[in-house]
Amino acid sequence: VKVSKATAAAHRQALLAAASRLFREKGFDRVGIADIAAEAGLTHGAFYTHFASKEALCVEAVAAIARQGSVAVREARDFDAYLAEYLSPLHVAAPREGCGFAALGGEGVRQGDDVRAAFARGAAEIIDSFADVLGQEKPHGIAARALAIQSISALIGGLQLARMVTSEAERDEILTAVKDLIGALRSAPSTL
Amino acid sequence: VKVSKATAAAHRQALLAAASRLFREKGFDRVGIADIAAEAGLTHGAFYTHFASKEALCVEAVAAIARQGSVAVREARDFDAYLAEYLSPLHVAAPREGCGFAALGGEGVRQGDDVRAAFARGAAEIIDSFADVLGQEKPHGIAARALAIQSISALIGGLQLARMVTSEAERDEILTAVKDLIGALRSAPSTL
DNA sequence: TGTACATCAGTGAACGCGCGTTCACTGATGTAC
DNA sequence: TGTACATCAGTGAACGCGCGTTCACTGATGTAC
Repeated sequence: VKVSKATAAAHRQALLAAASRLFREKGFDRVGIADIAAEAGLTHGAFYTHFASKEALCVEAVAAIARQGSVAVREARDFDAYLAEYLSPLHVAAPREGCGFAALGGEGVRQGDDVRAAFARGAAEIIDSFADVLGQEKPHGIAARALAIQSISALIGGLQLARMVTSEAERDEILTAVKDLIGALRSAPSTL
Repeated sequence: VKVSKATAAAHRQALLAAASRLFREKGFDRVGIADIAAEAGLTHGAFYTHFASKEALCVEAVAAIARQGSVAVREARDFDAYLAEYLSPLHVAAPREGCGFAALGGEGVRQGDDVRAAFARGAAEIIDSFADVLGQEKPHGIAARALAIQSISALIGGLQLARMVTSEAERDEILTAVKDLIGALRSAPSTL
């Protein structure tokens, strides 16, 4: 059943989008080609007309997820709005649509070389994005990169920690503590 | 081939230790019962005389890994020594012996309910340990818990970020930035 | 514009492999006498 | 203390299942005339 080129291109995008969501939700290893194809409204056989292998799909999915993360910081109304969203209970509960580094970073570094490389590129990209945004809102000069790295570390670690605990009280305590940390970081003298 | 009770108990410990190492190195899903048994010097069949299932093993392994993390903070010479070790290139390169939260936290929250619960207990435990140590070295009062959460978040996120990048320069930049962050946190007025 | 045909996206059965788990069997342990 | 036997930790073959990948086939697309 051949379909038009436009439809085929849409299918490819649908597969990539489905993979990007499912991977964040369940991890690379717990998502099968059939799951991804089904979420995209196709059967597993069709997958291989769009991607050479699961590994190839993973590489593209990681790139897409990383880009999404960079766009989220760069296009946020302001950094506070971004922080509030990142450190929200909603984000804790919905990894499927959320930060890919927090959801997949741990296992990402154990994947094949190409996926590892995609994570490396993504990490460099998100650090640059943070540094740009932070350097712009208030000129921190050289410290902008350090500030970016510190913020990203706290955000990723904080989100993961918030996902580990079970009570809402613990979760909110963590989200607040990390929010406070980054707030203090930004307003502190650059000697910090 | 029955063995003495002492030997059997040692085998159980060896299985647990092997699992705890292999899980951190490769993740829960990429380590098979046969791998674990082999690393412990046994065959896969023997596994089931010690553990009811892989899931049961995971629960115990997570508990063991979390305990190891708490012990590491509590028994470090001092907090600076702990930080230096946690944020060392060695730790970046050797997840097998390192922090289980950084290595497995991301996928841990997607495991079965019992494993999730083990992670929740482990998270609470490590927060308590950090708060105790930090509250002791300098009385931060109520802020000790927030300080603990902030430190843990930055450490876990920073370690993961350092594992994602490929160049030593990037890695060292990240380790230094996170070290600086926590240093500043500890010396800052509690209003931070 | 209309028609014939080659192309190729999609389908679903099938293959091979790895993994968690089970089980009949082995033989050393440790207990009962 | 020595002996006979029940116990049970460990072995390795086997089972069932899921998953990545392949492939013969289908039928709509889009091109050549």
